[in-house]
Amino acid sequence: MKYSNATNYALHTMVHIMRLPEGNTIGVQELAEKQKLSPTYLSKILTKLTKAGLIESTPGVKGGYTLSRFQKDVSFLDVINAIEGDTNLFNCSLHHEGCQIEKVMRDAEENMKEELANQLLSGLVERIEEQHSKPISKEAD
Amino acid sequence: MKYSNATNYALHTMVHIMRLPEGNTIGVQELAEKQKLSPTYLSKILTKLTKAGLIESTPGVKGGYTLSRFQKDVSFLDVINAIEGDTNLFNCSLHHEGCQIEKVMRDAEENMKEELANQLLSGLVERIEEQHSKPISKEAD
DNA sequence: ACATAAAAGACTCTAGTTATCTTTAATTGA
DNA sequence: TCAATTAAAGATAACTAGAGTCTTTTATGT
Ligand code: SF4
Ligand code: SF4
Repeated sequence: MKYSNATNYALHTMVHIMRLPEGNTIGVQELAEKQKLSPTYLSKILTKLTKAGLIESTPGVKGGYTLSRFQKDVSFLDVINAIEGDTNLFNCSLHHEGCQIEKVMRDAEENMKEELANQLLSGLVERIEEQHSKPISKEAD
Repeated sequence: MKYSNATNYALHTMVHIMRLPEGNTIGVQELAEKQKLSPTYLSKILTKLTKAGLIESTPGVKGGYTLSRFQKDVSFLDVINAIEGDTNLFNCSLHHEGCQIEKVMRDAEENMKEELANQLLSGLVERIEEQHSKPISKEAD
């Protein structure tokens, strides 16, 4: 019962893409190197992000990935849903009407998702760049 | 990425045990019948609940399971932790200091857990018994 | 057409969940 | 003490989801 590694990779990948100079693209092999992943594996993750509309991909010579021009404010929840799918943590197959157990579990999960929806990647990137400007700690990311 | 079925079984089992007349015990075979589970499988779940201190077990002729005399206010979170273990949904193996990603994910999860800790099984049982007293819907539980 | 890069498909490997069967240990009551 | 009862523990098997590799196909620019 934990988030898949792919979600972690996806979040880091999104940060990398968001920190690109405006208009630039980046290829899967370069992204894979930064996280020490195989390009083909990361490729599947990137495809999911693309299908979810969080990034855009162009094949071919000067291709690669870039942020979506449409969805501007990507949240943590967007990334998570793109990778894990939009499912519920608790899912009883028999959906008895008025089920109290499901209600409690869903409500609690909703609290988490609300927070994840409010947390935008733009804020994350800001905080990371802020940290990098202060020469206090050495980050490997 | 979902709760295991065992968590579902554990929650239902706890409700059954809590609805017993004061002082009564119930055996694993009877509990298993109600949920149409094999007794040996449910037994493992019950053992986890026992080890977590949520219920008490006594072997032997007039044995069985009963609520813990000590832990009176059992929450949803208690049951979940007993079954799933007390782990985090998001867990990056490299714990870089000042990691912003982990922080967001943990904070959000904390929102869920706080709600699950506030939701007591006693309240759940009350609501279920309330429903049963009104002859509106036919519940299979 | 040719080089480049993403997307898709088939496939393997591993770990965790679900489950069954068997054996062991503890308790009660005759 | 002995037998019946009941939980606990262990071994094992089937299934599933996640992680990852390799190969083929499709799209793009020069
Ligand atoms: S009461 Fe809710 S959780 Fe229990 S079986 Fe019915 S639907 Fe599932
Ligand atoms: S920054 Fe946080 S999430 Fe990223 S690798 Fe470091 S610890 Fe893990």
